Amino acid sequence: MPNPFVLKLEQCDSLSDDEKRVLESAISRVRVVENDEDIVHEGEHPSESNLLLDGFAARYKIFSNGRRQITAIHVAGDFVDLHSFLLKTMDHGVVALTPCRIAIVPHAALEKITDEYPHLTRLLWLNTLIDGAIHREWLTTMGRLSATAHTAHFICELFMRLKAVGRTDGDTIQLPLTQAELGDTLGLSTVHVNRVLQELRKEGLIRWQGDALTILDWERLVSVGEFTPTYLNLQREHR
Amino acid sequence: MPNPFVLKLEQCDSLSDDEKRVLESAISRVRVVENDEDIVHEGEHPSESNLLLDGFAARYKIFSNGRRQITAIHVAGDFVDLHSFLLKTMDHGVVALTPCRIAIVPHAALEKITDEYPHLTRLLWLNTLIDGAIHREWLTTMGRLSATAHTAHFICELFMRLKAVGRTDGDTIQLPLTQAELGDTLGLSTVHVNRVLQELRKEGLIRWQGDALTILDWERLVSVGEFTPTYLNLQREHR
DNA sequence: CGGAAACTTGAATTACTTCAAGACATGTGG
DNA sequence: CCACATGTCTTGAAGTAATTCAAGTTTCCG
Repeated sequence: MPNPFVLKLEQCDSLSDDEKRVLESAISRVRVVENDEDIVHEGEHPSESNLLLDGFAARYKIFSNGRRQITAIHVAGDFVDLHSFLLKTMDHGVVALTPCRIAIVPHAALEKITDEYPHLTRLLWLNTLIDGAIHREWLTTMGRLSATAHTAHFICELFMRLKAVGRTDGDTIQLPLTQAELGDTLGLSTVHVNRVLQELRKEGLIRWQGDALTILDWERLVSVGEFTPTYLNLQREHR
Repeated sequence: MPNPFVLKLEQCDSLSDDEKRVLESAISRVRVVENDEDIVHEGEHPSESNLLLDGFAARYKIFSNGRRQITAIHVAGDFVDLHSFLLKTMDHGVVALTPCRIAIVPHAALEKITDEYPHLTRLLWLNTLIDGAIHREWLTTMGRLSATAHTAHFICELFMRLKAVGRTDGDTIQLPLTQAELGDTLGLSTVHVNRVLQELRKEGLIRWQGDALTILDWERLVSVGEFTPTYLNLQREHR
C-alpha cells in the first residue's frame, strides 16, 4: 500500500528513493484512533507527530462557552500536527472524525531529517506552508463570501485534495461530517448549514447521502464558490 | 539599529553569533516601499523574500466583485513572504499600509541556509508556523466570536506582537489602519467597525486617535476578546 | 424494536450590511 | 492663506442573512 504522504509530496516535487526510504524509516509505529477520540489534545507538549494514513480528522479550538471552531479538515496523507515539532505546545486539539490509521513520527526523527536532509526538510516545511495557504483561503471565504458560496468553496477544495491522493471515486468523495461538524468548520449554525445544503441540492450542484458526496455540476459549483486551486500548490516544482 | 527579525527569533530560541551573522549576510539590499504600494503582487513567482524592518503591511486577497479580505497584518520583524521561497507562486498580494523599510533576502540565500544551517532553518520554518498559528486563531475568532469580541481580540494580539519587538510606548501602539482596512481584516463592513469601536471606547477599553491606539483596560479587553497568547509562541524553547 | 443521534422545518429574533447623507479632517493648487 | 477636493469618520434608517429556539421527522445502530 503506497504511503499517501509520499503521494502528496510527489504532487509538489520529485523525491529520491533515498528520501522515500528516510521518510518510511522515520515512522516508529502505526496506531488506530477511534471515531470522536482526540489524536492530540490542546495544551500538550508532544514528542511525536501524527501522519494520517486513513480516515478523516479535524483541528479545532473550543471557547469557554462551548462554541467550537474547526480550523482544518485532514484526509489521508496529511501530517496533522507536523507543526508541533517546532511549536512545542499544541494550541489546538485534533480529533478523529472517523476511525483513523495513523503513522507516528518521533520529533527526534524529524530533527535528524532537518540535520541531514535539506531537500526533504524543505518538503516537510512546504507541507506546513500549504496548511497555512489553506488557512488563508478559509479566512477569505469566511470573511467575504456568503454562507452558500463558502460551503461550495469548501466542497471544491476537499474534492481536489482527495483527488490529489487518489481518494475520489469518479465525481464522488467520502464526506463523513455531520451537518453540525460542517457548521463548526464553516463558522455557521447547524440549522443554516442545513438550509444551505438544501439550496445546493435544489440547484443540482451536489448530492449528499450518508457519507457519499457527489459533485453533479463541477463548473457551477466552482463558480458559486469562486474557487481557484492555486493555493493548494498541486504543481510539481523544484523546491 | 538591531534587526527586529533577530529580536523576534530570540523570543523563541537562542541564536548563535554565527547564525546572526548568516542572517545579516543573507540580506542583499534594503529598499523602501511607499504607502499603498504592493510589496509583492498576487500571481508573481518571486526570487526573493521581503523582511519588514519598519512600517506596517498586509497580506490580502481580492474577489472578482472587488471585496477584499486581509489575511495578515505585518509589523517590524515580520518576514512577510518567507513562504514564497517554497510555495513559488504568490496566492495573495502584500501591500504596504505605511511607508515600509524592507530587507530583501534572495531565495538563493535561503536555499543556502537550508543546506548548511539546520538550526537556523528550523527557526525560519518556525516563523512561518507562527504565521499559521495566527491564521488559525483568526479563523476561530472570525467564525465564533461577535464583531466586538473579534475586534478586541485583534487589538490584544497586535499589542502583544508589537511589544515582543519593542514597538510599544507604554500602553500605546501605532495602529495606522483606516476603519475600512480594519473591516477588511476582521471581515466586517466599515460601518459596523465604526460602531464596534465606539462601543469599545464607550466601555473605556481603548482610546484611538489618529495612529495612536492606547489600551485603557487590558484585563477587560482580554476578557472581552477571550484572548490567550499561547498561539503566538513567545516563549524561549530549544527548537 | 427502541433509543439516540442526525436531519429538517417554521417562526421569531438579532447581528450585521447596505444605502445615503452629513461632519470632519487633510492636503493641494490657485 | 483660502477654496476646494478627497478621503475618513460618523450617524440614521431600512433591509437581509444568519441565529436561536423549539418541535417534529428520519436515520442509524445496538
